[in-house]
Parts: sequence; structure tokens; C-alpha cells
Amino acid sequence: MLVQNQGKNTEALGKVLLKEKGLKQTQLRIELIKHFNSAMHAQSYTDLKQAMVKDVDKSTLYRNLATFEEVGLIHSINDHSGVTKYAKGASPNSGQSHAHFVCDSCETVYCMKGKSELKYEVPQGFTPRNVQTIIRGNCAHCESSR
Amino acid sequence: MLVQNQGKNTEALGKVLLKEKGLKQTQLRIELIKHFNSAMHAQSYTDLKQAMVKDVDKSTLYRNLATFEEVGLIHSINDHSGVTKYAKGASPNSGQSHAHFVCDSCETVYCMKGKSELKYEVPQGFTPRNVQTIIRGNCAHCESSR
DNA sequence: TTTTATAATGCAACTTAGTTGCATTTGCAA
DNA sequence: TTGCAAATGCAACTAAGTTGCATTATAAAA
Ligand SMILES: [Mn+2]
Ligand SMILES: [Mn+2]
Ligand SMILES: [Zn+2]
Ligand SMILES: [Zn+2]
Repeated sequence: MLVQNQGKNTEALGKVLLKEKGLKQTQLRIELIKHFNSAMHAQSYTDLKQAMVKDVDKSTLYRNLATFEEVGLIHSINDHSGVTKYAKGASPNSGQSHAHFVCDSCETVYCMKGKSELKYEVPQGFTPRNVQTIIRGNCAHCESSR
Repeated sequence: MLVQNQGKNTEALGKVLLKEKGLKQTQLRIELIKHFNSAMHAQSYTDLKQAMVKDVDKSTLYRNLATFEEVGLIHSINDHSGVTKYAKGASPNSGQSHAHFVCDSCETVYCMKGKSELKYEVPQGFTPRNVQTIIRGNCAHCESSR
């Protein structure tokens, strides 16, 4: 019964989160939050579009992603692929943040645990505020299937 | 006379570089190399287009940037802006690389000296190969004019 | 429960960055 | 000097994301 309830529980959690942020609880938003909670890696627009039960409009989805990012429900990641990806948790706009692992083989983006520390040498006059780290290599899945 | 010759010297250097890489010495390529050598920060397509004496075609410029990157004359940088920027020097595709500083105020991208070391903890099974670091903050220019 | 105001959605048209196919031109080696 | 592969220019295309606006749904008030 714990397992059966899990879906409903995360749905309830999503609703609470939306209320906290002052956002209306639409079907799409609840499903999005649920999806972000269970996703093992960062999601592209296409990933999300395909994961949604009902067909979602492009602008609606992008607008919700923008809104979610603004209120700190998700953060976005830009690897070198031209496709933005999104994952659960606030944007690391100020101070520390976690690193992202981008698989060279499957292009999947993973959020890493821990935080990248801000200890880089910058030239005189420059004021660093935040560091974004992208680690490239092979993910566990691609590495094992070689 | 040293100063007067500088233009010609870097031009000659560019020609040598192109020959080394097996690329034909066109006016645009020579001018591009000269420009990259004197640029104090990473250059967008628009920056480069405007810097060229003659009007350059979009595809020609982009194709040259791709070629230059392939042969290691330049590397490209993706900040969070959607506009790729380019700077002198080989792409840090394998092993270590330098960090990039992106100014939050003027969006200028600077190549930092030194190399980012590969000392991140990744999950079991993941094989890191290379790290890309973007430092955000204010550049010396924007910081001084506040 | 019904009404109402506001926020969210859907659709189409647009933008921006970059790419591709192809005919023409140019650099350079023979 | 000539021949040819490589480079260029043009136009048309693509992919990702954005914008304006009319319609619809959510949530609070009545
Ligand atoms: Mn992340
Ligand atoms: Mn650089
Ligand atoms: Zn992979
Ligand atoms: Zn600046």
C-alpha cells in the first residue's frame, strides 16, 4: 500500500508546492512536478512533451518551465548541444551550485551531488559570483555497454 | 617601426598557421586569425561579422568557424545566452581546460588563464573525461562603472 | 453553489541562430 | 597557365524558443 500510494502522495506534494509559490494547480503543472520528482536525469522540452499524458502546447510548456524556474521549482542546464534541459530544484544563480555531468555518448545530463566551490582565480577587477561546472565523459549506462 | 610592422607580422603568422593546418589562405581567414589574436574577449558571430572589412556571408563565416575549431585554431564557448562565442586556441575537448568568465552585466565572455583541474566526484560507473567551468559575475569594466 | 476576475492555455505567426544544397569563384599545385 | 579541389555566396531551410491574442480553466468572492 505504500507503493500504491506513492503516486498520489507526490501529486499532493506537487499541489502544496504550487500553492506555496502562488501558482494555479493545473493538470499539466501537477504532472510536470510529479515527473521532475521521478526523473533520474535532466529533461529536454521533447522529453517532457512526450512524458505528459495529454498533448501539451509548445508555448504552454515553455511558459511553465520559465515560471517554474523563476519560482525556484526547477533549474535549467545548457550543455553544448543547443537544447536546454531542466531538472528539479532551484536555480543556482547565486553562491554555490552543483555540477552537471553530460554524457558524450548519449547526451544525457545528470545533476551531481555536492556543490562546486567558488575558488577560481580571476583577474584584477573581476568579481566572481557563481560557478557553473559541466563534467563531460561517459555515463554509467553508456560505459557499461561498450 | 616595430609597431607599424605588427599588423603585417600577425598576418604572416596567420598565413603560416593556415598552411600548417592545410587550409587555403583566403582574405577572410587571414583577417579572422588576425582578429582572434588581438581580441581581448570571446567573439560572437555578430562581433566577427562586424569586425571584418568586407561583408562576409553568414554560411561562409560559420563554416570557417567550424573549420577553425576542427583544426584547433579556435574553441567555442556556450554561456547561457543562446549565442555561441569563439576565442583563439584549441578546443579543450580532452583533459584539462581553462575556465570562462561570463559577465552578468554585459554578457562578455573572457578566457581565464590556468587550467581547471579534473577533481570532481562522480557516481559509480561514470567516467569523467573533461571539465568545463563557467564563472559568472561582473567583469572589470562593468564593475568599475557602477 | 454560482458568479467573477485573473491566470493559464492553445493556436498561429514570428524570431534568432545556425545549417544545407548548389552553382560560381578562387587558391594553389602541377 | 591551366585544372581542380576547396572556398564562397546566395537562397532556402531547420530547430529551439517566443509573442500576441482570443478562449478556457482555476480559485476566490458572493
Ligand atoms: Mn542540476
Ligand atoms: Mn577560452
Ligand atoms: Zn550516456
Ligand atoms: Zn561586463
